Amino acid sequence: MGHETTLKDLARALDLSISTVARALSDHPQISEQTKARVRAAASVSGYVAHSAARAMRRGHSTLIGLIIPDVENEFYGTLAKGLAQCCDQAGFQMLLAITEDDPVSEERQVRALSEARVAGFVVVPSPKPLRATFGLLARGPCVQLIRRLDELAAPWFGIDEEAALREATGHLLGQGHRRIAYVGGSLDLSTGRGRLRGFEQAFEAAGLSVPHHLVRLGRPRRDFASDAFSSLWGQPEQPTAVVTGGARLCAGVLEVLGRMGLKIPADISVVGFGDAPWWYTALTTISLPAREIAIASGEFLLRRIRDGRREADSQNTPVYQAIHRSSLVLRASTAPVGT
Amino acid sequence: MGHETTLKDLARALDLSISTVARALSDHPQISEQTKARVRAAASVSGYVAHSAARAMRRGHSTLIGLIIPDVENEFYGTLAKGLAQCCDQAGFQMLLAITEDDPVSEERQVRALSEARVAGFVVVPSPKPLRATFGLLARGPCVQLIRRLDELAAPWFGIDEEAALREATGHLLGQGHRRIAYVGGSLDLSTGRGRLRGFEQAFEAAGLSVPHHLVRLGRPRRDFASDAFSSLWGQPEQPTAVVTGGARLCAGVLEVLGRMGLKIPADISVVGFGDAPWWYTALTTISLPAREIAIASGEFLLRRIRDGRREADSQNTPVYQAIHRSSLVLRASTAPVGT
DNA sequence: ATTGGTGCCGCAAACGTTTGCGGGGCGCAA
DNA sequence: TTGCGCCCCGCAAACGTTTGCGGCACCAAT
Repeated sequence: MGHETTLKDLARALDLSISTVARALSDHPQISEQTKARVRAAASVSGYVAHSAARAMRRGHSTLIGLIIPDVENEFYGTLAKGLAQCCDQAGFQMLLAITEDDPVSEERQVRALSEARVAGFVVVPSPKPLRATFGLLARGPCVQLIRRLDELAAPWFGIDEEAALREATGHLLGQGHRRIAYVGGSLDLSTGRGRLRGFEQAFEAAGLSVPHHLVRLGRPRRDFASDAFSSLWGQPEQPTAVVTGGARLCAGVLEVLGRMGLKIPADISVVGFGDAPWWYTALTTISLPAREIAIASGEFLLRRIRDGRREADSQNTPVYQAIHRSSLVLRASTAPVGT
Repeated sequence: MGHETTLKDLARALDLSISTVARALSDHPQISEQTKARVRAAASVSGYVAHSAARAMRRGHSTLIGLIIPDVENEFYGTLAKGLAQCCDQAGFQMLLAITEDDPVSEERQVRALSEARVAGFVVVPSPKPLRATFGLLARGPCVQLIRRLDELAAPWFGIDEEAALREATGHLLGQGHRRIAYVGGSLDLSTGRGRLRGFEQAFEAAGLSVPHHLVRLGRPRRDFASDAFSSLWGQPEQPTAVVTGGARLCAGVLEVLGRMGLKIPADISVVGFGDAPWWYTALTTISLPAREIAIASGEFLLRRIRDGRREADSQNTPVYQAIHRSSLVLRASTAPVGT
């Protein structure tokens, strides 16, 4: 007791060499079946558990993947984390999770910790403005960025066609005759916020209409911002007949204030939501995001690149890869033709 | 390039010994300030990053914590994971995340992987029936179990007073004059399911009423089960006037089918929800769970125990600790006196 | 001039694996 | 008896740290 069984212990007990025990446990062909059986039995009864750090040190690479996300309470990132975790598990990797809360300092600290753990690769949803050092750290291993795209980060990107997503949502409302359409979205310091606003605008442009910029509110993707933003929109002389949301928490904030104000959906106002929280108001027309698909695709991509990187030398001169996934607009009862 | 900088490299470049470089970087008192400055400068320009696996190997312990949960898409576990991650980060630990989906085989495999990584401790929300081997693995390090309590697992438990939670919710409805109160809850193979049902029963007993067992439906904690269960309850001759839910996903399922059936809350039926998904129907009376508090409390407990364990020998003969957190019933508009 | 003390640093072992290389033992043919 | 080949297995180095111990140089006190 008080001592973890090692190969040395097994070797001594079986009167074999350490190397033979090691090879037996890894099913090496040059070890007799009889010996393998003896070793396996001894390992089992002694409760031997391999020491992956020692193995990683000797082999020169670990089986760790670092996932860096802003928040895991958020349903969307939760789905991302789950998909990645399952990819990792399936491939024999383990997942180190870092939550940044979009704080660049915390981000740098945790990315450094992951680097020290010598992760085999990074999956990162970067903060809006990472510290300079963070980029250097992330460049130490294969890396993919998800959802948000940073030009400074020369890493493959897996994300959503944000423009199309909002173009479709807004177009749907325009098709129902809405003109005074409000947009409550995220600020422009993220690629997602920029893309979504652009999509909102494109829908009007495509219809030959001018964009109602006075009905646009951009800010931090928090519930309270969205509540306040919608309140101010509703207080305007020309009240919107519909509202499009550009983020899950923003959508929650809008729905909350709608409830507080006693407005009926869609009688008083049509609403297009964002994301797929499983307990959304089940009648909500929403922009559905392929979170799991992105997780799987990026995870498999990264794992493949890790395996390739082990064999060939760095073929990092390949053009930066990007995979654009499509969202889909789920039509339900929260949107209706204007004036009905 | 193509080579990670090590202490040896730094030592060679600075014409110092490896030990001096190591001590300089860890701010050892017996190294001159001048040398420290030189070393730090060289480390910085060369992009030196310590190798935590090597350190862990030499020191005999890692800075890894293993978190084992059924699912991270679930809001509640997401909050748990976030709280733990922040605890870890703050204490200089990293968090390895394993998702079991309540599959004992997957659970065993991943717990084994965490053991191989020599995590300094485990935080586990165990599956209903873990494999025998899993217990042995978990016993290799300090371990705390969350929410669900397994008697076979001799580990401190941090959870919720489930009985009180449902007693309070049910009592609230009884106080409003409801008698035909339905309960849609989880099956009895988990301590949570057992406690919640017991609490439901206790409320009736305390009121001197008989428990309406014909209005109780227990099953897997999934949305579709809850939807089906409530449908069948509603089809009974004596329709319930209120329903209590015993799980977040079950609550979502009930709300969903209520919406589909066009029932008005609370006019047609009163509803008590479970959990605090931030986008709950904002008028929902619900059992609010202290997820973050549990995460913080258990995380700090585990980290303290890890630090203690480093110094003293195993004082594992202490009685099994348990911390019971209290939920709170948040009264909103989804419950109303019967017949109003 | 010999001690004693102090400040700074190097040597080397150890942590638990993996793996290239080499070698002993045995069977079989010449 | 020698030569050859094959099957198993052991030796030892290496991965990158940390740390106990010892040593050198210098200064002050005896």
